[in-house]
This record gives sequence, structure tokens and C-alpha cells, in this order.
Amino acid sequence: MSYTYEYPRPAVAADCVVFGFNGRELQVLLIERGNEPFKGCWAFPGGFMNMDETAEQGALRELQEETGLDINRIKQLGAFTEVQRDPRGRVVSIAFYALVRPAEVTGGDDAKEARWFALDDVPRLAFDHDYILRKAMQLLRMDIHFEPIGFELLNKSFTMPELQRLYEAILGVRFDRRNFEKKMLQTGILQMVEDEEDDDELFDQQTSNPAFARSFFGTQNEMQTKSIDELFDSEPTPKMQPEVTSGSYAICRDEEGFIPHIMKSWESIAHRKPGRKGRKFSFNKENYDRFKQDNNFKLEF
Amino acid sequence: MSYTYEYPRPAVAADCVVFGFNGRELQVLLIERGNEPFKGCWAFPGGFMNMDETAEQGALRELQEETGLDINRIKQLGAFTEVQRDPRGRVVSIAFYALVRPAEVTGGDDAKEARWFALDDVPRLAFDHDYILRKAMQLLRMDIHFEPIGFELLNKSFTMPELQRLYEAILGVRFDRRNFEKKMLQTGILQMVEDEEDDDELFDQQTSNPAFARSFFGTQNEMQTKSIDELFDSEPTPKMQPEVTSGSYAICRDEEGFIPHIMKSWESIAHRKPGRKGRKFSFNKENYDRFKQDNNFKLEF
DNA sequence: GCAAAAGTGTTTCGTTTACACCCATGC
DNA sequence: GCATGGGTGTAAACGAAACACTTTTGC
Repeated sequence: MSYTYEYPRPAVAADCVVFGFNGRELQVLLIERGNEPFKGCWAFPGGFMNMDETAEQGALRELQEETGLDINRIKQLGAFTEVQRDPRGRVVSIAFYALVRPAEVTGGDDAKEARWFALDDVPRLAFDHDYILRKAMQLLRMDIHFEPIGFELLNKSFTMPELQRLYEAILGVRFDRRNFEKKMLQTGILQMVEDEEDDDELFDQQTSNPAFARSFFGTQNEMQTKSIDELFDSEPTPKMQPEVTSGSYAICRDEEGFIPHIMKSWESIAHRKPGRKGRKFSFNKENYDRFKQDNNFKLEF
Repeated sequence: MSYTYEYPRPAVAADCVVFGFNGRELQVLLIERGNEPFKGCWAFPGGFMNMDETAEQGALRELQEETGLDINRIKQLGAFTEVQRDPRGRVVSIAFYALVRPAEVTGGDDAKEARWFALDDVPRLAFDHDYILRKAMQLLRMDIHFEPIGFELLNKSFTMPELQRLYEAILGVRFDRRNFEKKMLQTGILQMVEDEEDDDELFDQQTSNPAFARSFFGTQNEMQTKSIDELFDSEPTPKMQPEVTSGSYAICRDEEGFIPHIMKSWESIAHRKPGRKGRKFSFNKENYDRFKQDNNFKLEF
């Protein structure tokens, strides 16, 4: 079978950057390519889009096929369209990112070539996937200012230090413990949880499942050197804490949101009426550069 | 000539949402479709991507061809891949947005079918362009929190009320005049300009150019009902203000940025160290919804 | 002359920041 | 028992919010 068109068309692929968090550092899920081009290189799960599916559906299908990961929420990063980005010819890639909880990672078995890499430890990737990863990270950083997506990377219940490390990992910044907690609690989107929660059982069940551990933490070799608890920085098991020393919290979340205190700073300079004339303005690069520096502002990854 | 592939491929188009600002309201540039499908409907400038150009280059080329607008900075919105979005068959659109200054709008002549529409006044668009417009607006709102892109919509010099109306239009919020000005000046990215600046001459030249006026403000019919000054809310001409009553400002900008005070609020909760165990947390939808409401937070357009 | 818009400062309030000691756990 | 991390509160500084009257312009 073949398909003929009047004008040339690029192939369209869908790739998915999957982020995970092990309680200490951000990770991405990569697969080792079995075919040329870039055979033996690591790359994001993905593949060509079918004609009867959206790019999103294609990305989810490929993700399931290649890593066994069965999720349903991904966010589009954008299309990558450099003419030479694929040696096989003109391929446009539509990339997505996904955030998965430890408890969601179940598909270790079908994914022999899939492995989690700490962000600091990602090898050189195939195609322009290094670039795509940078873009994904940038977008994640922006998004976390508007929506509570961080919680997508944590199980239902988690400790304040875990949450803090997650935010630090995503934003590339360190926070003062007391101030971080205060701010988080002030938002009112956290609630205390009395004891070990249901999904911790899932969590434990899965961390003690070798397939899960392999798929989430890496190869078996790595697993031998570190204990699950060490990696996860969490109670070894539920029984650990019969008397809840200080209690726990739970996040108040819905399908999206988080801490839009950003917008507040603009939105709350309230009310005014239209105008007509007056002083004029224009831009000064130096001041702006200094301003960025003074505020230690870097969105770049 | 024809092109044959082993697997079916979608066509790939590049479309461009062009925003403008007339001193009072945000506008978008649309073209009236001359062919089916959606003949007679308004749509964004755009067309099929060539094989030797990136989507971005394609969008810029089509924009130039269809509207005469010759710009070079556009930002990708994303790919739109609904299976049925184009009745002609499977077409994936990669969409961009552009911000143009009044002074940049010069190509009125080649663009008979191109017209500016106030955002509130945009007709039903062809394809899924309504949806694309909403996405563009969302992204613009997010972006303006991180980068001083607003100034891309203003000429080199502008009044504080103009700037304020722009921010209000983009964010859909009203600000207190005194607080807005204070905040803007505090950032240090504005500088005062002593008198009418060079580009105001360009500005005047162009506002008094019928082709410009038509292309920027709309059809000739509309032009008859409103004066340029009324529309632009600005001095009729340079001579108007021989003695600069209160002086003017200029923006300190470079290729990107603006007011990253958002991140600051997180970044500045400085320093801390890793952790081990303690209270646990999970999410509560109700509280979060209330929180969003209390803070009047809506990113949606 | 009148209506609409521009210009201008200060006070209150809330948020952000900075900071140190003791306790629990794991090794 | 020692090192690492967890837990906790307060005071000072800063930024945001609220607010009214006078002057200028356009009609």
C-alpha cells in the first residue's frame, strides 16, 4: 500500500517527555532505540501519528506500547519542525509532557528498554530530544506557577520536605523550610491527613515490586546499590509509625490548579478608567538586564 | 508531480495569530477566505508549510504573502491536530502568535482581504480558529507574567495610561492608576523620554497614511466614523505639546523580558537542606476551588 | 463651560524574609 | 553517639492595597 499526494508532506510523530519524582530528584523516562537512526541512543517514547488519532492520542498510544505506562493526562509542548531534525527525512514531532506519580508506574514489565534517568544524569539523546527536554523543563517551570501540577508527581500523601524538594527540583531553587511550609499551608490547598493513607499501600506494594522498581528507578544494577527507602526518602512501611507524631497533610486539589498568587500581584491593583494623554515611555535594555540579574531570574534550564 | 509515501501523512499548515493594540483595545488580524472551505469566513493568515522551511518560516512567509506584514518574531502556540479540523482531509496546523506595533504595520496595500478586528468583535472563524484564538490569548496572558512582551504592542514611546490599558486588555483586569504606575516604575524597566520621539514621526506618518489606517483599523467604512486620534487616544500631532508638561518614559527592554516578580515570590524563600520523614499530605478539591474563587483566578479566556 | 481623563502621595495592611534551637532517626 | 534531617515561631522590612482632589483636554 502506498499513499500519493499532490504536494510533499512531512511525516508527523508524537513524542512524550515523562517526568517522575523519586522523593529527591526529578527523573525522565527514556527508551533505548533499537533501530537506526540513533540506534542504541536514548530517546523519548513516541512514534508516528496515525491518521485516525490526534497527536495526543498518538503520544499516549506510543507511550503505552513502548513503556507500558497507561496514563491519560499529557500536555502539549509544541511542534518541533527543524528541517533536518530527522535523518530519515522530513519529520515534524509534536511533543508532550506527562507527570506520573510513583503509584502510577506499573508497567515495568513490558518495557525492557525503558529506564528512568535523573535529570542531571540524562545522556545525550537522539534527534533533537535534548532540545525538547529543555523546552519541556521550561514549560514545566512556567506551568507550576499557575497550576498545582507538582502534586501530579507525588502520591496522595506526602511529607512537607518531599513537596519542598519537588518544588526545588522543578524550579532549581532552594527554599527555607519554615517559610516554604508556611506559604504552602497558607494557600489552604493542603490538608492534614491523620495517618498512612490508602495509596501508601499501593505505594509500598509497588516499591517492593521489582518490575516497578526497575521501571521507576532504573536498572537492576542500580537497584542493588540503593535501598528503596533510601531512594524514596519515606517510611519503610506503614507500621513504622503507630503513633502519628505530628500528623500529616493532604493537598486540596482538583484537576488543575495551584497557587496563582502570581496573577494576584497584577490583578489586585484594582479599578481605573480610560485615559487620553501624558508622559511617554520607551525601553532601556541595560536597566532590564540589571533587573533580571538582581532578581536572579532565569527561566532557562 | 506527485509524492508517494508508504504510510499516509497529514498535510501540515502554519497559521499566525497577529495581535495589535490601538491604544484602547486588543485586536487581531484576520483575512477573509476566498476559497472553499469556509469561503467568505474570516481566518488567521497561514498556509501549508514547504518542505524546506520550518513551521515558523512557513508562518512568516504566509503572513507576508497574505497580509504584507513583514515581521520576524513569532511564538509557537502549539499544534492543532483534531482529526476532523479541516474538511479537506487530515491537516495539522502549527499555530503561532505575533505581536506587532502600530509602527510596524505598513503592508496595508497588498492585503485587501486583511482586516483588524477588536477582540470583542471577532466573528466566528473558519476551521478551529476560534479555539486557536482562545489558546493564543491564554498563552499571551501567561507569557506576560514572565516577559515584557506587552511592549511589543506599543511604539517606542507611549503613555502610562496606554500601557495600563494594554495590560488590562491582555489580563482582563482593571488596575488602580496610581498603583499601576508605581509598580511599573519600580521595576526600573521604564525610563522617561523628554519629548516626542523619532518613532512618533513614523507613527504620525503612518496613521495619516490611508493604507496603514485601513490595514490597522479596519475598513474604510469604519474609518469614516472614527478619527484616528479618537481611536488611538494619543496626541493628534507632535506640535500639540510644545512644552512637555510632565515628561515621558521609555521602556528598558531587551529581546525578551519582563517583570519576573512572580518567580521571586517562590525563589526568595531561600535556602534549606534535605529531609527524611514527618507529616503527610493529600489533596482537597473544595478548598482549592474556594481558593481559586477567593483570588479571582481565571486563566481561561 | 462641562465632562472625561490625567496627574499626584500617603497610610494601612499583609506578605516576605531572616533566623536558631531542640528532637528524632539512621548509621 | 553522632550526623543528618525534621520540626517549630517571631520580628523587621518590604511590597501591595486603598484612597481624593486638582489640573488638563476635548467638545
